[in-house]
Amino acid sequence: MSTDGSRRRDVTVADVAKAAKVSKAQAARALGNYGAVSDDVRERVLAAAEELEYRPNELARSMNTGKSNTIGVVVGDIENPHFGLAMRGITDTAKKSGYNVILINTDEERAAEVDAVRVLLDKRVDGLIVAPASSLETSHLQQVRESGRPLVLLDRAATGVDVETFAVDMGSISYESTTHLIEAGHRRIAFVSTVRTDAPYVPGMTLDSSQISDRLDGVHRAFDDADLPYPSDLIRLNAGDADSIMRITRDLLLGPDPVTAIVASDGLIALSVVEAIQESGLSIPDDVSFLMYDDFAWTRLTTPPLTVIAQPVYDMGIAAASALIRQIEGRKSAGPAPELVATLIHRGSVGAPRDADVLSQSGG
Amino acid sequence: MSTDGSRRRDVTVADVAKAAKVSKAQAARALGNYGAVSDDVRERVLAAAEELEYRPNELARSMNTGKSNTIGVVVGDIENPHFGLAMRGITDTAKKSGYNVILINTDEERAAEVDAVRVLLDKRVDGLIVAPASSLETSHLQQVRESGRPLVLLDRAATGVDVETFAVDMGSISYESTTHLIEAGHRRIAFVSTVRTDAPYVPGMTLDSSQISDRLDGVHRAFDDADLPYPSDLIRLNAGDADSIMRITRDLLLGPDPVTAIVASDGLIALSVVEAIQESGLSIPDDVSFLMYDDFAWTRLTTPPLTVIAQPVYDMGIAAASALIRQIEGRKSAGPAPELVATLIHRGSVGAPRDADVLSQSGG
DNA sequence: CCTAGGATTGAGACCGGACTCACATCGATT
DNA sequence: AATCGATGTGAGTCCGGTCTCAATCCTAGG
Repeated sequence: MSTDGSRRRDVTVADVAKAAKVSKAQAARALGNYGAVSDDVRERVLAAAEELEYRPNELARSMNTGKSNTIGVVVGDIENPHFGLAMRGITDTAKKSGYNVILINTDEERAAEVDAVRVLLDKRVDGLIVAPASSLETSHLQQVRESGRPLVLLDRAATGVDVETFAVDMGSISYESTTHLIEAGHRRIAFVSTVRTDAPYVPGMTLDSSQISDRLDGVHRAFDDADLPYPSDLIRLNAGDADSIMRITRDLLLGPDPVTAIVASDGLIALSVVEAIQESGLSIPDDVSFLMYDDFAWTRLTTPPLTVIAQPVYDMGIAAASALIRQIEGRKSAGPAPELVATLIHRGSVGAPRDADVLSQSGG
Repeated sequence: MSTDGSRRRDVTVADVAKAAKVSKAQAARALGNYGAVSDDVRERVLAAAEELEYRPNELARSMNTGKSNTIGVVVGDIENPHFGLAMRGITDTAKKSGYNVILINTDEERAAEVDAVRVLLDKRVDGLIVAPASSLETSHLQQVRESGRPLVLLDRAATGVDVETFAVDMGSISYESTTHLIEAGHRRIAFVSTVRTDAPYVPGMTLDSSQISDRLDGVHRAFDDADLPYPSDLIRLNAGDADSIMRITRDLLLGPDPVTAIVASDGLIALSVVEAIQESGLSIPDDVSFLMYDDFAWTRLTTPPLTVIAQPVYDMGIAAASALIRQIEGRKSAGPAPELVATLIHRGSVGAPRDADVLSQSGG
């Protein structure tokens, strides 16, 4: 019953000081736990603070310490469990060190990201973790660097931005998993990703996403090393919403020269691809093999369970947050960055292609 | 090359004023777009600001406007897509109105929640959205009210805290879905939830979670209305991690008097329950029927697809954020709160129980 | 030509803490 | 008893904006 609808004026150090009959400076020292304060004064001040339910104004504090104890996180889509999990890693780590997290979602729009970064800098966050929507257009990230505030990249690299980056080595895991498919007998292997491009895909083209670039490089190398032609016509980018992904999938499966394996670039794509496969009445892995990035729990529940590329997403979040906080606090790196390695987890969704001709055509 | 490792001092209005050869007050007016400023001055100030790359310090601004344009969100587990999606609703809505979001994860720990709320108030957020870990211990939420800052509850109610609450009516959807199971012939229906209790469950006991209370009430009512005994021994609370859930599931399935249907209280529980059912070599719905809360995309991919209770989680986030922002801006409620109704989506995981004796035993 | 009243303008207070500096106070030292 | 360094203490400045207030500048009406 101590409230009166209207927002009551906050209790300040000055109020506490008056109540404790000491100067504002002394009260501030006792409350802020700095400087020299006699036991007598400290007691009186703390008692008064308790009595008045004093709570420091962190805004004011940040203002002249220059520290907000807040870090900004910019991701494309928090709804995607990939980022949800990374976010857990970040918030868990931040909390341990006494930092809070401001989250901004960009919907993978570069404009929104530019805006997000500016807003966070304006709010004087102590540092930033960004999962850049584009690995190429990075001027806004360079501005962060120039502002002098620590920046760390998550999940994806950015060219021309020389900061610690926490992402798994997509090239090698992509090579490994593609090789796995090739060894199983697959030649027509499709790769479906939502990454946006202006022109249709051609091998070696520059992509907005370092992640996808690296993955495609891995695919290409795997085919090269197996002395097989790289089926670049099966790289399907610009897969947008669920409908578009299902359309692409049907196209891959039911065309004149159907694919025998599909790789989904993330969990969201995987959902629609698998749904389209099931709707087409095809079975995994008998009619088509399937492989996806990210090991979500539900991938164990389908029939068959899905072969996935597990990424240490939670650890990635932890590593990024730890590094950022280390930078903020001006500490040197204790050791080499933790290795973030993806693993191919064999479950039941990859098998031999139905059509064994493919094998004999290009020999071993 | 305009950077020098060390954090350069920020450009302030005073700097801009000097460059534009006007007073600080005039520069501030031109930049802040308030008060009266001649075109000449405005132009010079804006040019100088541009030149110096001036960026306002939002901290300082918040300090004397008393507005931080930031709302605090406290949830139990951002990793859970349920909250991930709600979070999207919140951030999308906040962004539209020019607000940012500080996210704190509590791991469903009340202590962490109390702390989170205090930290956010200290940071002078304009308002709070909380998904309370406990519906009973709510003193910290009452303190928010007393601080005069707007508060809105998400997903769960809290007793004794008179604020707008955005959650679906669990009682009726639970009644509806239980009735569905009963009509399909089920009598031994289990309910698995992670909600923590000190004592074993007995009908009518007070639970920490209003959500679960309401759901159990719904189950109870459904059995009562069907003139059947309420199998309260099958209400399994305190299901903790994945292992514990699987243990509970096996216990329900393989005991002397096995259940014929299991209801999973959320998506995380569902994953472990389904996994345990599959590992036990039982089939859904032939051996056991399955029903779960939350309609995640993957529930369509299992064999059979799962019957679920869809909750408008994204809309819930939107509604909560809209209401909070409305309160912050002191506007009256435009109309009644949007209805947040859950829907039972029939897919393939609910069928008739194998053992038809149950039906004849209790007639109908 | 003079003046009332609105538009402009600058000085300075203020938000709520942190921190500097000058001035006690006090026990220990010689 | 005089001196010195180590606390304690309070007045006041500063952080970077917003905002009040009084002074000044214009311009139209008389």
